[in-house]
Amino acid sequence: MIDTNFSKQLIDYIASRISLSLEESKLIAEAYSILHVKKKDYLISQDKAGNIEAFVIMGTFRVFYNDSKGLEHVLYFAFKDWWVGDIASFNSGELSMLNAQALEDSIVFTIDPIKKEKLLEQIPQLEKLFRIITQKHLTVLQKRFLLTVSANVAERYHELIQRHPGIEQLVPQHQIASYLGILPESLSRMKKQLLKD
Amino acid sequence: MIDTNFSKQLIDYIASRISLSLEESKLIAEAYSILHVKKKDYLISQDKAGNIEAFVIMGTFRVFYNDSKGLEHVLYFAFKDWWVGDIASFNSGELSMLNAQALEDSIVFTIDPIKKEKLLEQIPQLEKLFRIITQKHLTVLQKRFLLTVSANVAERYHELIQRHPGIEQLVPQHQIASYLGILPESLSRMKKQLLKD
DNA sequence: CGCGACGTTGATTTGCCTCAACGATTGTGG
DNA sequence: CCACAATCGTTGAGGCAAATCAACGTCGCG
Repeated sequence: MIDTNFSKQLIDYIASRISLSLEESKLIAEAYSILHVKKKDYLISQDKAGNIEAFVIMGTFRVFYNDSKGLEHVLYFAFKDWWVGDIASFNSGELSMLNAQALEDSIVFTIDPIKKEKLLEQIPQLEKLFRIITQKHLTVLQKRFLLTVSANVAERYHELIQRHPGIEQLVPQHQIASYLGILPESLSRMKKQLLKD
Repeated sequence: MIDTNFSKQLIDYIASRISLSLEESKLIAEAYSILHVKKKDYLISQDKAGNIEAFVIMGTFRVFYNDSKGLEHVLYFAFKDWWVGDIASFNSGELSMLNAQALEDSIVFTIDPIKKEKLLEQIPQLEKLFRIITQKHLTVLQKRFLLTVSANVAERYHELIQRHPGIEQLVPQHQIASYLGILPESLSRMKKQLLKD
């Protein structure tokens, strides 16, 4: 089912990056499926196959990894006009390493690997677009990694809230702690300490 | 200058992933330049513009970030048939965040952003190849990040030497410590402890 | 040969974890 | 709609892994 109002947002996103004919816009709108995800529901689940790639129309997701000790590690938060997916399993067909859970009622466009492959054959221009999008994702993750290994928790905390003003109103503090790589208790103590200065 | 013996290795790498005509192989060989990098010399330097992307024909590199406190953090080691570059600055024209230093006398093929752009226009098939290569790099970095935040140092150490047997003969121990995110003293102590068990 | 790079060991400090308890807020089923 | 449970954030005490600071032996290279 295609919702033309919502699909317009995805088409606009793509059309602002490459030029699209009307026919191509139609192919894109048909390849993607709209999906409503309720708060706390999962868009992607770890250790499951059959993964999808999603474009966020509305809402917020936390994308996280559940390690062998049962601890959760937030890889990133995804907002409007971001892509959500486990790049590894989407392209390999293997089980997902990641979970993506809605932090509020959300709407996304999803596509599976087969449909995406077909779409890329129909519109070769998309190869370039998705190459550039993937490069951007790699750039962002590289910066996140280097900041994680080189900066202390307070510096990483300030970088996050500066890059995403208002995130503390949207995301529970213990999930921000998980993004920063510390326990909720530690973040609580750190914020208390920051107030003293 | 094109060295046909060395360029064969790059062409073989590409031809094993997409089908190439003779004409296309020639275009690729002409777009890349061969470069000999002596041990300890830099292929890429932090805070410099004019970056390149390189394909390693022979040798080894360490790719690292120098933080504001002067500490070095190894992002990855690059071996034969790997790509080396700072994805962020190569595509944006900004200053490099990374250094790439040869750990032994090495040979690479390099390309600058302008020549790569032109090559991609001449051989649109390469768009798909580089999209897939970038996806692979993103997958590797995502796994590295998640392992770094979820596993302890001993586990990360074992993962590294299992994935790269013999790396300890090639890479000084303090650089392995840097890759693992600890100081050389800590790695020395950890290895001593491992021998006791 | 001599110096610098590398690795090791020791003593001490530090930042975050662990375990535990508790109040406030949110959400839910009867 | 209320009562109770679950979730969330805070605070405290104690522990631990790695950092820090320092000293020293070895090796390889210029």
